[in-house]
Order: sequence, then C-alpha cells, then structure tokens
Amino acid sequence: MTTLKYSRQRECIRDYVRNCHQHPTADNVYAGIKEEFPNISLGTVYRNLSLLVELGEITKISTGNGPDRFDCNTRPHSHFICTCCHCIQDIEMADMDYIARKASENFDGKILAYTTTFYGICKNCLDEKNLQKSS
Amino acid sequence: MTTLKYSRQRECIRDYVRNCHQHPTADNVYAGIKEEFPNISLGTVYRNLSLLVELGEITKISTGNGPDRFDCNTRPHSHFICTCCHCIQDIEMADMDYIARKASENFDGKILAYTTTFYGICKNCLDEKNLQKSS
DNA sequence: TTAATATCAGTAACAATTACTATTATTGAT
DNA sequence: ATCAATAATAGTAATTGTTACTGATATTAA
Repeated sequence: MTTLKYSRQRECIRDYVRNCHQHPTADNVYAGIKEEFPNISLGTVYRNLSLLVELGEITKISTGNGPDRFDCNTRPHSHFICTCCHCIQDIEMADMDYIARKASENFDGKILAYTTTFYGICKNCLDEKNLQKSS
Repeated sequence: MTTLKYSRQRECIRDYVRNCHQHPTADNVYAGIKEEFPNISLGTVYRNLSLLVELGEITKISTGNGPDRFDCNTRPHSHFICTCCHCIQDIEMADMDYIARKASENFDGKILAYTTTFYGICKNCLDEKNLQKSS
C-alpha cells in the first residue's frame, strides 16, 4: 500500500472537474489548468483523473465513441448524450434500482453495478430545429 | 449516395457475427474468418463491421475498457459484463420502455434510445468461488 | 534538515481504429 | 460476353486516446 501524498496539480485537477459541469475530457482538463500550471503534462492529468476515480471523488463516463469524460457528480445517476451536438447531460431518475431489480429477476449472475446511457436530441438542438419533444 | 456493392468478405463477416454468440471483437472476427480469407485485411473487417452496424444488421457494444464488441442480436436488450472473467452476456428486460418513459418525465430533450450495462460476477465465476448470488 | 518516496514533466510506447493507395471485384449497360 | 464505372479490397501508414517509463522535483514525517 502506497500512501498518498499531497500535490497541487491533483488539487487543481479535482477542483477543475468539481466546478466544470460539462463533463470534461482529459484534454479539456489539461487545457483548463494550463493557465495555473503552464507546463503540466497530459500524463499527469490522466494519472490524477484515474486516481480521483479510484478514490471515488469523481466518476468516469465512457461515451462509446470519442474520449472518456469525467463527472463531479458521484451520486448514482444516468447520462444523456445528444446525437446531434454530442453534449452530455445528467439525468436523475426517480427509481434507479428498479432496473437492477428487474434485470436480476431472470439472470443468474450477481449484479453489482450498472450504468444507463440515453441517446437522443437535447433541448437546444430541438429548439434550433423547431422540433417538439413529442413528435 | 454511394450504392452498395456485394462482397464475399462482407457476407462472411456478417455470417460470422450472426453465428457467434460470444460478442466478438473486431480481432476475433478477423481471426475467425482468416480460414476462409487467409489474407483479408483487418481494415476490411473494421470497415465492414461498421457498415453492418449502419445497416442495422448487427450492433456495436462499447465495453468501457478494451475493444468494442459486436452483437448479432439487434433487438433492444442489455448487457452484463463480468468484472471477473470479462465475459459479456445478454440480459433481456421485461419492460424496456418503462425506463425511457420514466427518464423522460424530468428531462426536456427527446430520448430516442438507451442502453444499460450491468457489471458484476457471472454464474460461472460465482460457482468457481462457491459464492451465492445473494450474499 | 534530512532521508524516504510519491509525484512530476517530458517523452516514448501502446492498443484500437481509421485513412490512404494502388489493385481487384462487382455491376449495369452495351 | 465485353466493357467502362466504381465499390471494395489488401496492405500499410497515420491517428487517437491512453498508459508506461525515467530522471528530476516536491512533500512528508522523523
């Protein structure tokens, strides 16, 4: 077991993710903290992001295509990915573990966790195209 | 619009995925059809796999780490990934659209699709470790 | 202050996938 | 059947996202 040592870079990375509500990529974080740490390395960003994920301080979102994103929201929730502008939004669902309970019914393995990702068109893109949510 | 032309390689790739129920990776497909096409190119496999996905004949599964997998099952369903042996299994869920409806309730975009991925320990791994599903 | 060592910046390596190019196969029209 | 048009191919190079390595630096506890 290797003990954790403080680092200003890590704190900056954590703060950046905490205050960024756009689900930033590693590159976004890298660009975002370049001001404060002009010669920080991209490797340092990656290393600290995965460390923070391990510590449970942030979470990682795999989008399916393109780079992973990071999220300061560590409570269980889902994500919506707009197929039009590729933005990512949080979706809070009333009864999240209904899904796991239902899935367990006809499955003989042990379900420990799950993620749900929704795809569609976000409010902004609907508005731009003058479309309705229900049509 | 570019018209589609027949190719024996593509047919072979489609058949392979159709008959393989292990959710193969591009590499698996590549290896699997090497017998019939000894000098097929990996690029050809990738190109045809994504073409078949576009055509809706197969689906692509992003696992979050490691290469993408492909699935002959095009009906809406979920996947279970064993964190122990890394196998992937289909999970059929009773009321898939209950979830989409529920998520739509407090979301102002238009939800068109969603995927749920479950993580846990599969039956085989539970048995090997003499564990119970509920413990 | 010092010794131990976690973290760093910089860079090289890596794995998965895509793009490029000259050649080959398929197709529809003659 | 032959032929021109062009989609698809094999082979390879390039790209992308991420991780591993290395010698220097920063943090920590004694």
